[in-house]
Amino acid sequence: MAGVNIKMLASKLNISIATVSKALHDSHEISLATKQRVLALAKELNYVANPYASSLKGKSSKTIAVVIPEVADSFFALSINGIESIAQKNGYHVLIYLTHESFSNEQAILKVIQNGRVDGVIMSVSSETTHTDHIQELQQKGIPVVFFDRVCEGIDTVKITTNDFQSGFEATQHLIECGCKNISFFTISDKLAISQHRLEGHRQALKDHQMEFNEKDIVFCNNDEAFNYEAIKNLMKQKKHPDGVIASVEKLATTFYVVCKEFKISIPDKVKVIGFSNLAAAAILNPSLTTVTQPAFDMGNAAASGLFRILGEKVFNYQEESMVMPSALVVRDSTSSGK
Amino acid sequence: MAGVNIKMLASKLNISIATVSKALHDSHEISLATKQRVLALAKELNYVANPYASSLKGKSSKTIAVVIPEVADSFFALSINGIESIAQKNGYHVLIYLTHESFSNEQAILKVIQNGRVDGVIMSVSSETTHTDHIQELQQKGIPVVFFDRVCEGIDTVKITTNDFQSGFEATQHLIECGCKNISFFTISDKLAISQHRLEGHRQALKDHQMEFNEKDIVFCNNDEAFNYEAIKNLMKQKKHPDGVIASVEKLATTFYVVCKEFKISIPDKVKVIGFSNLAAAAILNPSLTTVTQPAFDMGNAAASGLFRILGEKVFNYQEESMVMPSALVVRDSTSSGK
DNA sequence: TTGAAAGCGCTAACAG
DNA sequence: CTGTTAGCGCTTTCAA
Repeated sequence: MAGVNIKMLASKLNISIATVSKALHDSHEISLATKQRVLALAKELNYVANPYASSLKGKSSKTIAVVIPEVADSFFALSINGIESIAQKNGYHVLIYLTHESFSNEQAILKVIQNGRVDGVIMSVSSETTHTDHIQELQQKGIPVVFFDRVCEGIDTVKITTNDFQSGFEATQHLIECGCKNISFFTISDKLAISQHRLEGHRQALKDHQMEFNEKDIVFCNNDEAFNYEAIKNLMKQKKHPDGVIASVEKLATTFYVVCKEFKISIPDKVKVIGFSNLAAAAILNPSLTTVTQPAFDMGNAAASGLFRILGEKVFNYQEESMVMPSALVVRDSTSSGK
Repeated sequence: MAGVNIKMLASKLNISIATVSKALHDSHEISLATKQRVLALAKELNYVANPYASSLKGKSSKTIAVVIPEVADSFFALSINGIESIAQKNGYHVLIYLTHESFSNEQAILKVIQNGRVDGVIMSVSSETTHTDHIQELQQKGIPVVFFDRVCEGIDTVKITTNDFQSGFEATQHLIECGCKNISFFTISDKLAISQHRLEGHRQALKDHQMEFNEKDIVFCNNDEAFNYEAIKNLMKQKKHPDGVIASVEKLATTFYVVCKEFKISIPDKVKVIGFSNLAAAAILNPSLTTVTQPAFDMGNAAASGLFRILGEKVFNYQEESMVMPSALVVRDSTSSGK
């Protein structure tokens, strides 16, 4: 039932297992006749090599790990598509691990993939991640780690990012040009480089337009839907609520819409909003949502390509592979001025 | 650098590798003192067992495969969350494979996970899957396969489904009650059991209301966005376009909205629409989308639970685990009558 | 309570 | 061209 192996092929053909192994790998030192006999039987018996036995010897698991905060998020889902397409092309298998934005989960995951389970790791860190010993430990064990989107700047490796500062800048500038005087910035972390950069872009735009930045205009959200809902509700129930909002994380835009709907606050009349989002449905929201859209698929693709290039080298060379892929501001009705 | 192993621990402690192995597994036949010494050194050196070596001996890979058509779809993304939470709880690792709705991809994937790579498989078949030899082959090799959502009815195993017939029925009935006379049904397959059941429910509802069913009212879509867009466009550009639409697949509702927006066909005035969807954004679409919402997370959870129960048995017993989890019709503005 | 040794399935060096 | 053999890291009898 389970397990037709090399030994079985060998005994059925009355040849040695070494010959079978070589035949299966199309070695030059095996006669054509033997190869054909082996291949024929292998096909007949539906032989598939036990990957873990090969891995034990060969040192390559043909497996990578993708460690991300969440999969029910269109950015990460699309990234996975990008990663998978490259992995597939290279004959690699993809293990998925979700941190759910928890640092201790992230630590536990990296720990458990340390010894041989994977050849490399592609990750986007959790919003709680501030120190990086767990990541460096992995690197020290010879397992390359590549970052995409949420990178750790202090770590020397390939980093695929998008132009977060610029995106935050443009989003804010766009709102200002639409007449917003009082802009709120929704974020999930003050630790994440990506969040910081978006916020810095935001502040720079304010500054360039001689507008004041106030710490109170930052709304910190987290992984708890109910908490976020309350926070946004508290913000919007004020008489003098903001007239512009930047949701620097996809799901926060959705929550914001829900709150506005509930309070009957009209978008874009009373408040304009821009979401950082890859939602296909952004265009058909009520009203359609102006977005900063990241090249999610391409970023996943680039991260995987970077990883495989590293895996192909004897000595890892990280520097050159890093890249910044531009996001696009797509203007829709949620920031339209007229009406 | 790479690879602190049992041998290393043993030599540093001047004991045998057998003792180390037993100590690490907290065997009763090892003294407390020795256990502590081993554990201490293991922790110090950050020892993690090579999973593939264990797997080679033990026969368990502690890994399952999830084989699905697509990940950038909120139903599947949420299902993965449900699967992952159970896998995590059982100390299992999750390999993700995407078929992209292609049968040959599906075959190739099942082939490559045949020999020891995984202990079990959770899958939702591609829209092209009509015969099932590849799946049965896996079962014959002793690898249990559990289905969720898109099941193969002919195969004896655990199947987690939702009440597709009922959902199709209720969706149609709701449209009829809203006054629709001419209802179009969007699907991606006439082979998939799930699609058939939804369609059968649709037909039954029509029949119950003495309405005629016409083959022309079925719109076949596929995995090609552009194709679907054209098909829906052709449908809606007719003078006498349908006044009701059931999108039996999530993404088709989005496409439908786009087409209506382009043609300035008002929803729900000129046409009402129901989507089979788990999109969080359904409530804030323009107009908000009436949906049939599946219990995606719970279905993934149930499928994984079923698989682990099977893995815990000596002799597999499929029958009892199958279950049908109800979907919910959530009425929103896209089918509102008044206005 | 500890250790020696066989072996999981495969690969690769070396011999024939 | 084919076969013998050692060994990857681990678990598990069986002996000591």
